[in-house]
Amino acid sequence: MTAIRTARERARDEVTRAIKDEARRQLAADGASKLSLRAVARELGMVSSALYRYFPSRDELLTALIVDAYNALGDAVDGALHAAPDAEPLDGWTAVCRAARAWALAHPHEYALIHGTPVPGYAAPDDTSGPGVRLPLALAAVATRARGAGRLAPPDGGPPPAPVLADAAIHVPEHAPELEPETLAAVLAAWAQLLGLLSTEIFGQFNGVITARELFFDHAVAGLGRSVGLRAAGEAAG
Amino acid sequence: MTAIRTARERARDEVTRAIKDEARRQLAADGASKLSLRAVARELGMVSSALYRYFPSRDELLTALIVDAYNALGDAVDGALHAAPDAEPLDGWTAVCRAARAWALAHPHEYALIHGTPVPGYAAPDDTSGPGVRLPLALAAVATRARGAGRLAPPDGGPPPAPVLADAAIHVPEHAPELEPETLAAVLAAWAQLLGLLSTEIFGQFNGVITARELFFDHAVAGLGRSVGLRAAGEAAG
DNA sequence: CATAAGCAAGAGCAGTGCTCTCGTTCTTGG
DNA sequence: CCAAGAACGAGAGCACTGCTCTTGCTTATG
Repeated sequence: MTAIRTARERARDEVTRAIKDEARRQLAADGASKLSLRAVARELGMVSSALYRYFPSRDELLTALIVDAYNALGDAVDGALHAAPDAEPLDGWTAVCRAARAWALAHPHEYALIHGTPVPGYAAPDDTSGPGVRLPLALAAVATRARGAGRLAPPDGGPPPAPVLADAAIHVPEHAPELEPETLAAVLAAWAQLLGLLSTEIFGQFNGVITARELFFDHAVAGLGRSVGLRAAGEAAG
Repeated sequence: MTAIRTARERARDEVTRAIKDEARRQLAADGASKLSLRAVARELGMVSSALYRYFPSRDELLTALIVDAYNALGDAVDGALHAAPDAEPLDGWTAVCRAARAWALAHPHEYALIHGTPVPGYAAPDDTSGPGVRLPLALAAVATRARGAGRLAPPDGGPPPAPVLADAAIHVPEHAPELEPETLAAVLAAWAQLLGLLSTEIFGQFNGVITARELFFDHAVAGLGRSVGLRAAGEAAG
């Protein structure tokens, strides 16, 4: 891996990036279903077959965009997480959730790409590494902080069934060594439910039902935070 | 509207139904993105242009399938709702949620059609009538029953902000006249969060993370029921 | 019975993803 | 330094898509 790369290598990276940028533009404009390799190539002044030197198929291009979208969302929530390291647990939780919502609202088609109907070609990597876990990890980080501050109660509803606890326990050492498995399980449930709040709004299912969406979201998200065990200032922690 | 319909009318209905059936078959097999008018026509032994006598576009066909899918899901949850009219509130809640999950797992592509990335052509009718509300209505019905049995507490987390309360109050008279607006608001939040649990599982985001999915679901759904105010036998309702 | 409406079929258009071939350009080992 | 080989862009072409238009035929209705 030489630091000095050949002109060809640099050109390749540049073209690859240009293709992804243009593809992301079309994605943001018209959605994944309308993304066309030929249109991307046309816009870049090249012929469609040339594009196959960089991405072996349309689905591979979409996969690249999926990874980028996961990372963009991950950056957004990590930013919120680190913006106020000493926030109240519930405030930090809300901040992370709000950051996710803001990103999703600003990039609905990219959100749909990662949390909507899966694209046929993209098989989610069956492990818990990679950019797909950055949002749940950010949520877990809020719980970890709360625990450090003595403000984390056992999750609502008591401990989950043993197999669920075991599922969660597997990921504790690597991802949340300071959390109890039951808390991580609660975080995962809250994560899925948060995605429900986001998808329902982004995909338009609240149309004609909920108009005060921001307040609705904040209220629901606060409930999720409490279900995980986050406690406000006055409340006991266990 | 004569009861005796012409042969042409009957033939039209029959062909329309055959088209939808074949389209649903292809949908279930390969997903919405792979559904092709030409393939449907081919399978039915007609030429593709003939199909346009019945559906003005591919998106209109998909819209018809969307309505059918909403109704199939609605039938599933209504069935669970009426199967045990005198169940414990939390048991009824779980039964409805389980019915939704079972239907979604059995018909993932149809679930994706109604709760995944929206298809560009289908603008969700901006009102609260229609088959799209049958699931949230079934959830509200469980709360109504619980209230009748004196087993409904105020929702967790206190009343939502006033604008959210107002949104909910608008729909109380028509859809849930016996519920407090704050309870309906909590039901709507629980509905969105339930969709999150379903979508996350159906769309494969639990791969490699949660293996005990049924138990995980039941545990999370019980939490949702409690957040709405449903109380188990021993618990006070106020 | 004649007129009009409904219908299936076929050709055709513009667009798509993708493959293959053919020169050209750049990189690199001898 | 130069020749072999890899990477590359262009173009033609294939099979497919949604959709339109025209042409005849069948059915319903005045």
